Amino acid sequence: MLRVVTWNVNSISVRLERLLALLKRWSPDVVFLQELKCPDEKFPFSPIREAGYHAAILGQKTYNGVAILSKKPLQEIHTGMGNFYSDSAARLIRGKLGEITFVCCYVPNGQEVGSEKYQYKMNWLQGFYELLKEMRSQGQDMIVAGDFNIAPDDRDVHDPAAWKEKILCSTPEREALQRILDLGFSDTFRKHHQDNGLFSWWDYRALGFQKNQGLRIDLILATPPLLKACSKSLIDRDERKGEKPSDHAPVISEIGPLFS
DNA sequence: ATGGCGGCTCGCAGCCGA
Repeated sequence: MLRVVTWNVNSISVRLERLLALLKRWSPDVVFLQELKCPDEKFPFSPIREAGYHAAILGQKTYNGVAILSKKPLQEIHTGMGNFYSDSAARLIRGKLGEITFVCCYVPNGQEVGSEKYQYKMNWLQGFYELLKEMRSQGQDMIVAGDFNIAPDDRDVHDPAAWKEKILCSTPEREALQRILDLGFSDTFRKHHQDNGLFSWWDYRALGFQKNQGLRIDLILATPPLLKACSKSLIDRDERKGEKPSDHAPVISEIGPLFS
């Protein structure tokens, strides 16, 4: 069985103790992290290695930053999108374990529909689509996980009327996500849960978590054989509680047994 | 209708996040 976790930590240095506790609690095989907010030279390799994990990272000072932690060392590690999009922000890292490719993404936020940052988000998503299309054309089995900064549909939004055509919920963003899904990816969480009101992010402000005013924007996508083998998916809501939580909760999916 | 919190910085105010 393969257990994978995606989590936007919102600063790995602030969240290190929580991360180490999460590694113990779930003993995941692969962990996708976003918003490290940490340059490579300050990444906490030692405590993570002591916890039993290798780390492939793409760091950046202050903003962004992604990593894939794994019990077995990742092979064929690549960062960014190559020729498909030239991004100065640290938002994408991938690698392989055996025949499975693992892609960790931190999609741009977009700030406001129609803004320059929104255009950047849409361009970024186009490049991401082209990259995944190329990888799919090679027949690779993949897990693509991370902070997509898109709520797939209105079930993933606490107040769909208030968010209608707003950032993270606009039709062009949702269509861009759908084009990616149409390459042959499925949302592993939705295989097991159909209800609304199940979120992975809650605003720090205005008691967002306490009132369950959130969004589901953190996704674990899988190609068909891995989706078929996905036996469980959940959001670790408890991780959003207590002192100094990230504003995102981890999402966990279990795949397997794979080759039985 | 607004801002609210939290993390960051050549910091003490302003940015970005979602």
